[in-house]
Formats: sequence, structure tokens, C-alpha cells
Amino acid sequence: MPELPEVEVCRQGLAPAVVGRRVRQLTVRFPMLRAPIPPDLPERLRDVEVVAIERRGKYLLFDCRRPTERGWLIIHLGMSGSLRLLATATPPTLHDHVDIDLGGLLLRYRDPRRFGVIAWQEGAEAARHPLLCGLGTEPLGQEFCGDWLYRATRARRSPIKTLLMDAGFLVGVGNIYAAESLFLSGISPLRPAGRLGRAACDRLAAAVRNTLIAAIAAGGSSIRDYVHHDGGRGDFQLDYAVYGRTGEVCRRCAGIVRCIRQGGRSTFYCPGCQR
DNA sequence: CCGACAACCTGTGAGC
DNA sequence: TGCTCACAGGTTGTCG
Repeated sequence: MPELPEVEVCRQGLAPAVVGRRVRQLTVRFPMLRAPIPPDLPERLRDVEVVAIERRGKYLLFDCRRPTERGWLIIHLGMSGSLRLLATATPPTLHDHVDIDLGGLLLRYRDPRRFGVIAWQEGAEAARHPLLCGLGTEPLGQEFCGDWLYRATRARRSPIKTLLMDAGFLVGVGNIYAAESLFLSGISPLRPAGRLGRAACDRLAAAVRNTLIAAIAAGGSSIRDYVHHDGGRGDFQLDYAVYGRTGEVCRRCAGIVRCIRQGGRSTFYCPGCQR
């Protein structure tokens, strides 16, 4: 999936075309995603105006208004989800589970693996939704910095890479950007988080932020089947230092990039550069 | 609290 | 060519 940069690129791509439009109809062809799409979602969305698209971690939040009501359409792209803007009459193909008819424009949700989520939160605060209320710090927000990371990790004994990917701790950082950020900051993914010094936390926080910002600027990654709102692909993958480079030569020290398993996920790192 | 692991599901690429 | 297997961006729940 989409990690934070891909979701943010999606948000930025959709907003100009979608904000200000009214939902004519929601068509659900297949409701069984990670959680079932609420059966009443079509009626909740009918005739709402989308006034903004926000993001919390990897969740897209569509701010939906009626004259006297407000609510949020919540979309998570899972591992393989995508949202595209298409001409209204575009025929659906396999795995095109949901269409949002915006009147002269079609917003289509496609998700082959169906790990995504489409949900609804009534009221003014999307954050009250159970999927969102336990989420951790935003890595591109004000709070996130070396000082925060240092303080937040003191009591943590889990490997720093596992913690970076824990959405209850820090949102938006997935397998690719965790690996890249740790490489950039010269920190081993195996290091217990609570053993990181203040300087290491400064370097890591900066690396996380810079990696995410660079990926957003590059238009997101384009692993496998990931596509943008317009069907285009990102090119951040050209810049991967360690992700997916098992056995290849490290670009910094001429050592060999290794792949290990952590928490059921592949971790790529350079044992020479990362301590 | 922690971590390891399985589960959810389909597609793809490698190896035989 | 065709089969089987491992693995892929995420999240959640269970078990020790």
C-alpha cells in the first residue's frame, strides 16, 4: 500500500477535482473489505457536499456536509487500494468495488486484496471513529521531533523498526519508509528503541520527516500495482537506498544490504552503516 | 506491557 | 508451458 506519502499524494490529487462537488450516488459492488462497508452508507452520502479532504495517518477523510448535518467518509487503501477519477460511464473491471458518482465525474475505489476500509463517522470530529481514536503521532506534525522521539521511546524495549511501524505510536510510516529512514540515520532496525541516545533520536526524527517529504515531492512510490488518482505512477522507488535491495552493494559503504524478518515483515538494512 | 505469529485476500514472480 | 511456493504497501487479534 500506500504508506503516508502515497496517501498524501492521493489526497492532493483528488482535492482540486472533488472539493465543492456533491455526491449523487454511491454504488457498492462488493462490500466485504477489511470491515464490511456500512449498508447505510449510500443513504448517508447521498447529496452531501465534499468541502475538504483531510488525512490522518494513512486514512483519507472526506468532510461531508448537508445543510444541517456533517459527517466523514473514511477511506483506507490497505495494501492494494487505489482511488481514481474517471469519466462517469467508465465500465468497472475486476476489483472495482465502489463508485462515488460526483456528477459528471466518477471517483472509483479499487482494491484487489480487499485489506482497505470504507467507513463513516457522524458529526464534526472524524477522530472519534474507533479506527482513528487510537492512532499515534503524525510524523509531519508539529509535535514530532527528536525530543518527542527521545521521550516517547524511554520505556520501550521493542526494536526501533517495529515501533516506527506501530500506528499506535507513530502513524503513516510503513515498511519502506521505516527501512529508508533508519538507513539515512545510521541506526540498526534491531536496536531497542529505549536505548537510542538523544543524538540518534534527532537524526532519526529528521530522517523520517525528510524521507516522507521527499517521497511526497516525488509523487509517492509506485510499487507493484499502486497508481495515482489519474492512473500515473510515482517514482520515489528509484531512490531506495536499502528497501528491496537484498544482496546488493550499499551505496554508502560498499557492504552488502541484508534482509531479515521482524514481526513477520521483511527488514532491509546495511549492517555496516547501521548500528 | 511485549513480541511473535497468523489471519484477512489476490496477484506476481521465481524456481522447478 | 504450467505448477507450486513465497512474498507483497497494512491492520488486528491471539497466544505465550
